[in-house]
Amino acid sequence: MNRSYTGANLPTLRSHNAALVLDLLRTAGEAGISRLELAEGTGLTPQAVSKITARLRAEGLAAEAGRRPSTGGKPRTVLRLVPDAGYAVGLHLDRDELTGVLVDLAGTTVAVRRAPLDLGADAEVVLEAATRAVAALVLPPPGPDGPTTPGPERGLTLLGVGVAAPGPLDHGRGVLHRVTGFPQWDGFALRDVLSERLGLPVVVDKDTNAAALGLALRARPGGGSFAYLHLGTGLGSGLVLGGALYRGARTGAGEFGHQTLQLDGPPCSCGGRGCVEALCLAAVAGGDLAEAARVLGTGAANLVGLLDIDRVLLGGRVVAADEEVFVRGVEAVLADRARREGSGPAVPVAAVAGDGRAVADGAAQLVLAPVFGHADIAFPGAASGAGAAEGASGADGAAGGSGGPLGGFPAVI
Amino acid sequence: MNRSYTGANLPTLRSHNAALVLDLLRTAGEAGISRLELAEGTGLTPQAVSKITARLRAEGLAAEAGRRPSTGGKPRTVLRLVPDAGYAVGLHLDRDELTGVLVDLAGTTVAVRRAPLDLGADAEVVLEAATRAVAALVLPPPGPDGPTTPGPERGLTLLGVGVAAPGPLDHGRGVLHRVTGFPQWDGFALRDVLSERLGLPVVVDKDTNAAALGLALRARPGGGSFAYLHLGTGLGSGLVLGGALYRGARTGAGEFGHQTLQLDGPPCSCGGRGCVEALCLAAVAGGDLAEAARVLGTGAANLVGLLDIDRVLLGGRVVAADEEVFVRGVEAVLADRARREGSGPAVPVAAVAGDGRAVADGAAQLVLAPVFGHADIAFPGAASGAGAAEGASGADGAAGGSGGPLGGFPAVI
DNA sequence: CCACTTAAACAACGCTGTTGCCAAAGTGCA
DNA sequence: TGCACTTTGGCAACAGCGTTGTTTAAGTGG
Repeated sequence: MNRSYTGANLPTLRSHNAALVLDLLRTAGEAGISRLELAEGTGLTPQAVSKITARLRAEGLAAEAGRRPSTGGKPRTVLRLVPDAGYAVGLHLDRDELTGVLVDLAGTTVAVRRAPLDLGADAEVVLEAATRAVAALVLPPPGPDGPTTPGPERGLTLLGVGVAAPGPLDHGRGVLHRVTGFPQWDGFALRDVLSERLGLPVVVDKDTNAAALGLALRARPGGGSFAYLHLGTGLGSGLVLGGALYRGARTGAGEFGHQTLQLDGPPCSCGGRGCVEALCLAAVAGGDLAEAARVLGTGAANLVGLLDIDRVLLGGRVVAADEEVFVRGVEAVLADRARREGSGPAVPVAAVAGDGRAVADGAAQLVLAPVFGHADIAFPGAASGAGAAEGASGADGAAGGSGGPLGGFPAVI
Repeated sequence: MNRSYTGANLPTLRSHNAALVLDLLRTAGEAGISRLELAEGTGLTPQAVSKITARLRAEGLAAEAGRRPSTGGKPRTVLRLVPDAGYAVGLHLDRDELTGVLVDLAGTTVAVRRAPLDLGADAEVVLEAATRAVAALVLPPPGPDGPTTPGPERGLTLLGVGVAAPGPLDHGRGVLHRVTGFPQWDGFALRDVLSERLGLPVVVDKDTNAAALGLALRARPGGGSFAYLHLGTGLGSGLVLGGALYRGARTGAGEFGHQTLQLDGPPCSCGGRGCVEALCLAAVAGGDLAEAARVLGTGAANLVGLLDIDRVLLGGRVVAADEEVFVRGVEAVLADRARREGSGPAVPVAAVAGDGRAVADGAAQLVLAPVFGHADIAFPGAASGAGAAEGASGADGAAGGSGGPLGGFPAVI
C-alpha cells in the first residue's frame, strides 16, 4: 500500500480541470462567473472552459444564471454552481455534545441539529446518536431556517458524512487513537464502522483540522496560510499551509497545546513541563485572561515565525467568551514581534464567528473539499480519503468521479 | 501577477509524467530500473512508460544499461539516468566563505571550489567572486577528484546556478532582504543581476532551505518530512513537509532560532526574550554542550509535535564539532516525549555528513529539483522559480521544458 | 527442438485541450 | 432605421496524450 501512483492520465487531467472550474464557481458564489473569467482564472483556453462547463451543466453541477452588462459586444453569460447538486453531512463529536449540519455544494449550511452526547459512553450508543443525527438532517422538510432557503427535497444527493472528533486519530485509516480521557476508543475503526452502518462514504478527522479546513474554504481562494488556534477544554490547532490543510503523516500535526513555552516550567497534564496549554489554562483558571492571551500570543508568534503564515484565527469556548481580550492580547504580541523584525505589517488576528458550528461545518467540508480539488498536502505513504461504501445514494456518480486533482491522489471518494 | 494558472493541458500532463519517470530513474541510481518497475512506480501502463522512456532516450536523458536476470522469460532491460545530460552549479554565499559545487543530473558532486569571501564587501566584489567560481567550476578538466569520475568535458549542458545565502530573502523574486549584519544587501535583486551577468538561469534561496532541499532529494523518495536544524553562528532550520520543501509565502518559514522557549527568559539579540538561539548559544558559550543539546532538543520536540515530522537532521559548524553530544542530547529529549505520549517510537535524529558542502549541494538542487518534479509547496500568490535568462547554454531545451509538475506550476525554469 | 513465459515495440483508438472558423447578440455611429 | 463593429461562445477539425490489442523479441525448461 506504500505506492506513490502519481502518474497522470487523461481522466486525471479531466478531473483536475473540472475540479478547478468547480472551485472557481464555488468561490464566485451567488454572483456567478463567466466562461471567459474561468478561462482567465485557470489558464485554460476559452474553448476548453466551454467544453468543461458544458459537461458540468449536463451533470447538473452548474447552470447559466443571467448575463453581465455588455461592454460593446455580446454580453457574457454568467454561470453558477447548483447548490443542491450535492450535500454533505458534518458531524462534530465533542466530549459532551454532538453537532450535526447539512451543507450543500455551495457551502451553505441548510440544517443544524444539536444533541447532548457522552463520548465516554459505549461505542454503540455514540454510533446510534450519529446515525440518528444523519437521518434527522437528511429526511425532514426544509429545516430550522424556514422555507426561504430552497430546502432540500426528499432524495437529495448525499455525497458522504464527515466526522470530526478530538484527537489523536488517524485520518488516513479513519481510526481513533487514545482520545484524551476516553481510552476505550483506542483503535476503533470509526470510519469503516460508520460507513458500513450508514451506507455512505465517511471521512474522519481531528476537530481542529476540520475547523481549519472549513475556514480555508471560506477564505480567499488559492494560497493563503493560517493557523486556527482552538482554546476550549484543551488547546489545539489546525494548520493550513499554502491553501491546503496540513495533517502530517500520522494526522498528528497541530499538536499546539504541548509546545514547550517555558523550559522547566510548571508541570503539564501530559507529563511535560511548561507547555502552552498548561500555562494558558492556568492563567484562565486564575482569572487572568490578559496573561492567558499573552501566553497564547507567544505561542502564536512561534507559529508565525516558523511557518511564515498569513493570519491567525482564534476559536473555542474560552475565546468565544471573551473574544476582544484574546484577539487584542494575541495581536499585541504579534505586533511586537513584527516591530522587532521590521518585516512588514503584523499578521492579522481574528476570532472565528459562530464558533459553535465551525467544527461541524468543517467536518462537512471533509467530504466536499475533494470535489473542488482541495486536497491536503500529500503524504504518499499514508492512505487517505474515504475508503468504504461507494454509491448507496451517490446518484449517477456525477460529482463522485471528479474527486482528486493531479499530484497526490487521495483514494477515491 | 496574482494568478493561479493551475489549469493543466496535454503538455503539462506530458511534463508531469516525464518528470516522474526521471525522478524514479534518479533515485534508482547506478542500479538502474526496468520499464515495468517504472510502470509499477508511477501507476502508468507499461506502454506509456515505453513511450516516455523512448522520448527520454532520444533526448539523451536516459539510456539502456544491461539487463536483469531472466525470471523465465525475456529479461528486463535496465534503464539509467545519463548523469552528464545536464549540470547545475550550486553556490553557498556564507558570511566568510564561498563554496561552489558542480553537480550532475544524478546528483553527484563532480567538482568543488572554496574561496574566502567577505559578504560585507561591495556587491561588485561578491558578484565577481561568484562569477569566477562558476567559471572555474565549469571550464577546467575533470576537477579535484581525479580522472576516475567521467569528468565533464568542455561544452557541458549547464542548466543554471543555484545560490544559497543567509536569510531573510525572497526566493520568489530572488531579492535579498536585510541579511543579519549586512544591511547593505537589503533589496538587492541578486537573482536578476547574477542571471544577467552569467547568461544563465539563477535561483536564490535561504541557506537552510537549500540544505533541506538537498537532503530531501537524497532521502527516500516520495513523502517523508523532516526538519533540518542548522547550528552555526545562528540557529536556523529548513522544513521538508510531505517530501516537498516548505518556504512559506515570503520565504520566511524555518525561522527556528527565535522561537520563544522560555517565556520572559534572557534577552536575545533579536530583541525578544527566551529565544532558542539565545539559550542554545549561551550554553555553547558556557561550554555546556549537553545543556545546549537539551535546549535544541526541546525546540526540536516542539517542531516534531507541531508538524508530525518523521526525523530530525542536525548540521552546522557547532554540531559538526561535537556530533555525538548533540545527536544524543536531542534524541534523549525526543525519546522522553515519545514515551510520555506513547505514540510509537521516537523520531530518529541524525547529523548531516560532510556538512561543509551540504548547503552548496542543496543550492545546486534548487536548479535540478524541478527537472524531477520536485516543486515546493505551492503558494500561488508568490512568483516562483527562476525568471530571467533562458537558453544561453540550454542546448536543445531537452530538460528545460520538462520543468513543473501538475498542480502549482513554478514559472518556467 | 519446441512449448512456454516474460518484455517491449507497433498499430489503432478514445479522449484531452487547442486551433480555426462562424453564428449569435449586443453597442454605437451615420 | 441600418450597418459596421465588438465580443461571446459553439462547431468542426486537429495534434498529442495514455490505453488497448496484437505482434515480435529473447529468454527458460522439459
